[in-house]
Amino acid sequence: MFTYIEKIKNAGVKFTRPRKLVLDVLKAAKQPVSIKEIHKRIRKNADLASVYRTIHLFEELGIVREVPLGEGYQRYELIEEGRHHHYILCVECGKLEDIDVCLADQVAKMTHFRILSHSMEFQGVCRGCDG
Amino acid sequence: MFTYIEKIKNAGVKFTRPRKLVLDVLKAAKQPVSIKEIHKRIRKNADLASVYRTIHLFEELGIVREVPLGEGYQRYELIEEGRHHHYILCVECGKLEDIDVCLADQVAKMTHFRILSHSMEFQGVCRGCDG
DNA sequence: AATCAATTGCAAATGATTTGCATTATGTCC
DNA sequence: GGACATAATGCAAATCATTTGCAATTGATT
Repeated sequence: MFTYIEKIKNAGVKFTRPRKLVLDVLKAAKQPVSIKEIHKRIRKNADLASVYRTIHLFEELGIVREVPLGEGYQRYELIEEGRHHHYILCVECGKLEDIDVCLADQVAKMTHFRILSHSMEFQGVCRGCDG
Repeated sequence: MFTYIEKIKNAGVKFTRPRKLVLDVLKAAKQPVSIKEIHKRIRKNADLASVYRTIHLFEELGIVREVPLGEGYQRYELIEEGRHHHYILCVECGKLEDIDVCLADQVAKMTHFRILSHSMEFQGVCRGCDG
């Protein structure tokens, strides 16, 4: 469809240095990342406030989704075409595993809501840590 | 099984005034409530810090569960025997509707995790607000 | 290269939640 | 029922994530 950069430019906003840096970190990340992690990886090249502002912009543009894992802060990941999934977090070792099922369509039918967003995350102990 | 009060006393902790007040508010609530709401309802009879401490105790005792609805703060509700459900929040009017489906068992089988907790909440626009 | 609004960096503000500590109140024992 | 020991409270200050105001900067356009 459109690349992330195209989506940014089509939205009529500038493709600035901080925005490029945040996008690069998101692309390189293999897991949803926190604001703090993003900021750490781009050090002095972008302010923490700009990371927050950029992530919120990306959310509005449909580039990024929030992944709440009950850690006291949010994580974010790029939205990939045709790849909708959720996570389970091992509270012992921090491992994140993908879950490829989702109830969103079913819930939309049941409730007659127009669903804007949803979270569906699990916390537990993985087989390796559970002894 | 056990009443909430029995669970508290069996845990070897005191059943204090703030704890009774918080429990009463939770029992009276028809929806998951925020810490701020709980505190507002018991006014000068318990400190905000005690409400936080009490809710965390109740979580540990399995009396209360956290309901994250993406509002920037948490809500909490009493855990009722045999009544496990989730919510969809209308972002227009604030209406909360119950959802009586859950993927926890299926996810446990798929991932071989021992699931400790999970959240599965939806945000959208209800039929009434969607025009 | 000049222009100008959008965006940034910085520092201060906000809001939820947590914590230290002196004081108070609960459950227990007599 | 009263005294005791300790858990729990209230209060105020600290912490942590996130937001915001504003002057200075920069990207896109000409």
